[in-house]
Amino acid sequence: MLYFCLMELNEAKDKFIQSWGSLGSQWGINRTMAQIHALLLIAPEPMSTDEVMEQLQISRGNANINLRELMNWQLVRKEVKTGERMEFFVAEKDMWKVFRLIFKERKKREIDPMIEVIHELKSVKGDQKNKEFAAFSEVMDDLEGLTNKGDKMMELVIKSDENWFLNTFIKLMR
Amino acid sequence: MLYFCLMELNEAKDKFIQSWGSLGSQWGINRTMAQIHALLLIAPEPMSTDEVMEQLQISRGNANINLRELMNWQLVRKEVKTGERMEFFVAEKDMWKVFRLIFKERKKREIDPMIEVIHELKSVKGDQKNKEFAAFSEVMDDLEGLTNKGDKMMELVIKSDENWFLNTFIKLMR
DNA sequence: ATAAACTTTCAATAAGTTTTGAAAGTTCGA
DNA sequence: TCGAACTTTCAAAACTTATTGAAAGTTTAT
Repeated sequence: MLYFCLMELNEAKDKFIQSWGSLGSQWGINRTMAQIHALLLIAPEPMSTDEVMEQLQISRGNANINLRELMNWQLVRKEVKTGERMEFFVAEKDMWKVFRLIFKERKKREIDPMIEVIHELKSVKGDQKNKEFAAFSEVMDDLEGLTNKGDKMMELVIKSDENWFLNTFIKLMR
Repeated sequence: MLYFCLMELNEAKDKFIQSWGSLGSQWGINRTMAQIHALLLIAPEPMSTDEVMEQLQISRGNANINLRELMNWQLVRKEVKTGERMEFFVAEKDMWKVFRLIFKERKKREIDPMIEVIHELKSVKGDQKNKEFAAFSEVMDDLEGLTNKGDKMMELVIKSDENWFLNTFIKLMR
């Protein structure tokens, strides 16, 4: 029975890692990066590069690059064990914080460049009687309004603490 | 002077199409699909497949597949001109609606599968005294709570009308 | 100063995704 | 029913992105 339970758990862990990986790649995050993140999220102890390589069957280079990127995103940090020379890695476990960190990176990659482009294109001047120009500038105006508001909302989410944010929204939902 | 303005506008259009394309591909949407969408968004008149092919310098197959996908997303629809056999395409111009339609598709691809996986993995039973299991199930619990709330919020956005949604949020932001 | 232990880099390679275009399919008018 | 006008499909090719692994770099203990 113990054996059965361990199997179940290992299967479940594996399924979580694989799923997190493919979900990640569906939303533009490197599959391996998402898998390492999943692995560390459910690891009860800090893990070394070699353990990560071993568990996910990936090369040293790949492990290294993606661990570094996870540290850039602040989803993972190094931890030093006394008396050990090797470096160990731990994932941020507070899921609301994890969500906010991911959201922040995605905003940086997806929304910020859009705002910049729209801003630049809004400065193009032309004749409103020209059908082409009118259509173009209407789209730009609408987009600017929408992205500015979206941007403010996202900032709000990124900076908010969980309870304030969720409570406010739950109230809205009733 | 007219010439100068036309140049400016065409450059701007082109920049918009290229930018929309690379932004799209950064968030997991096929570059060509995003380019066609941009092209139709700023087109004052419905366009035929051949016009799209010509403007973006893409093949018939590529144009066809991506126009179909845009229609699946309900961002573009066919329009028939009387006396013309050829099909013409028009983009949805209401930007708030466009935003909601894209948001809906992204939720479908990014969040719904995650909810499903978490739900499945939460059913794995084990011994809370087992460190491995405890860590795993804590992550699952946290994720479930967060995704359920996120899911409700996203539904709310998808179904809301612009003014209600924006006004509510603007109030929050003050 | 040296060597062992460990980490980082990067050119080559593999894997995955998009695009092409010719061929097959469909629709419509006569 | 035929053929012209138009649309769709899909296997192969082009392009893009991720991964490998060996070599170079760094740190630490002695």
